[in-house]
Amino acid sequence: MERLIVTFAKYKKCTILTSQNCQMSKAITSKEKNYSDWYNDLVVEADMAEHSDVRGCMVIKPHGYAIWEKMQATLDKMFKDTGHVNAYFPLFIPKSYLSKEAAHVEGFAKECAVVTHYRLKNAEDGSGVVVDPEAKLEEELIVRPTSETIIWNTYKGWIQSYRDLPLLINQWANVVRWEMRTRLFLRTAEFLWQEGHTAHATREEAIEEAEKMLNVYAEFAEHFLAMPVIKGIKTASERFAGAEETYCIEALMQDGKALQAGTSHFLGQNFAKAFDVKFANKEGKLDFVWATSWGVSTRLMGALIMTHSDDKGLVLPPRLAPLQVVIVPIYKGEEELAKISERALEFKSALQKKGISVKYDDSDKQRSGWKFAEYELKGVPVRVAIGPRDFQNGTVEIARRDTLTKEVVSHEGLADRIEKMLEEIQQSLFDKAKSRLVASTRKADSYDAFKKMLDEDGGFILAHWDGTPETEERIKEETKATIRCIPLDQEKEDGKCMVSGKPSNGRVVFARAY
RNA sequence: AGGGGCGUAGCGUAGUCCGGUUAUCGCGCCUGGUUUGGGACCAGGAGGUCGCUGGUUCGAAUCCAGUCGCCCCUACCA
Repeated sequence: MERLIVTFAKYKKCTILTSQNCQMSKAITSKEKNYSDWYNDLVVEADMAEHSDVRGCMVIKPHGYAIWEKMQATLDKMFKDTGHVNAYFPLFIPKSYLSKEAAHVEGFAKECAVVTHYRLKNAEDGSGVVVDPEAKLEEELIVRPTSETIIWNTYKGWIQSYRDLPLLINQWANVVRWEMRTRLFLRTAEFLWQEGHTAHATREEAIEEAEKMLNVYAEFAEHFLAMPVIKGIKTASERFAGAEETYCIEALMQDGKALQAGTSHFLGQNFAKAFDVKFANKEGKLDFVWATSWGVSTRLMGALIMTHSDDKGLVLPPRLAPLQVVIVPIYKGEEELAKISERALEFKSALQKKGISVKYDDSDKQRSGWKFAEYELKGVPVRVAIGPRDFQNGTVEIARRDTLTKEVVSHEGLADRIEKMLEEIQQSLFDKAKSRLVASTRKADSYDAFKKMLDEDGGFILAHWDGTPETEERIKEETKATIRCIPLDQEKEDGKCMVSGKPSNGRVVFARAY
């Protein structure tokens, strides 16, 4: 392998190392060189997750999990504020449930893990344990790939009258989809998510709910992840298995590929019919209830990484950073450290009073330079360094993770200044991502122009489509691009399908996607 | 499922073609010292069922057979 790695050329004499003999630890592949390697390296080196011995499954490490917990906490509050409550349903679903809704089973059957036995026994040759053939389950259980079936089977017992509606429930859970190819956070066999499942008396109310939750997701993405999204609806072929309509938010990653970041489904009466969930309306007539489901997963971690991060590591928007500020002392000897620590701890408590999460890292296990690099790798938005020079001059050095800029400022009003800086970083990350999205969203009026745009820059391409699955399929086959969505704010515009030439009255969003 | 490749210390690897002292090097780890404004340096040290099983041989990481696991490409994939 002739892979050459040039590390820290800026700081040291330029050192060229080959993977043959030597590889600097914590060196991540540059984005430009290989975006995919960059992503994988970053997830591992920033200590967010690692591959487990179980194929397709990952271990989410404390730093990654802390970010997920921030997402959970924020979303959970948003769900509660919109009237939802949490509950928990079983991991296992009787196999027969899955097949009650035809489209649903069709969509998921090929990627289900199945439990067939309930006991092990010692192998006769002493080689370990084997499945006890005596302990075969009468009905196999599948590990939930999603919970519609078990939940609707349960709702049947909870809903009798319009007075029981709406039923607005969410669950935080893990699910399993036996994927062939997996990537940390983006696609793993087991992942964490939330799934909301609601029941309503009318079609209109259910649609309103599905749209409301899509807006919650969009607000979360933009306000907390600082990740601009396009809201839209999926075409029939991209629709959730069992849904009448699938709403989605689509984001654009730095490499020009799209990522579906969240979905919200209007399920019509499909599951109510499949599980016979009826309610008596005010007139005393029985009717099937109307349903929605909506979810976001640990995939958002991937979205977050690929929206803001750089070659030095993770870049976190302050609102999601488990640690917003780190204070690093620079010192010679314990006496100096003691003086600096005293001041640093004052800053720490001033910041904490403002509700900012802050760590003072006075560990003597690593040197300051190592800490700088490490906290950059982990995405801490603001770093404060205090050394003897600062101590003399009544200053500190503040460094911004997103812009990698540093400034020396006075102690005076430091907490206020940092508080403001965190807000600026949040806004600036969003603005930057938004400009990228706008610049990467272009119109194509011919199939040739479309292909050229895809190959040259990727991004979102707005084009006319005749509305048929055949054309959609052909485009996918020929270009690997899919219709990400029909945007909710689609402008009416008469045009012709770029492939078939048939009439179209608005543009849809195409992209190559994760 | 078809094709290709790889298993040597926590990680990355040399050695395998052509069998031969104590299995190579780097990172990381431990100890001591010097250091500390961008991933420090010096010295010393610990760490190995060479994936597993069997065979050939005076002798196997190396050759042979079997076996297990993983990765990549193609195919599949909401």
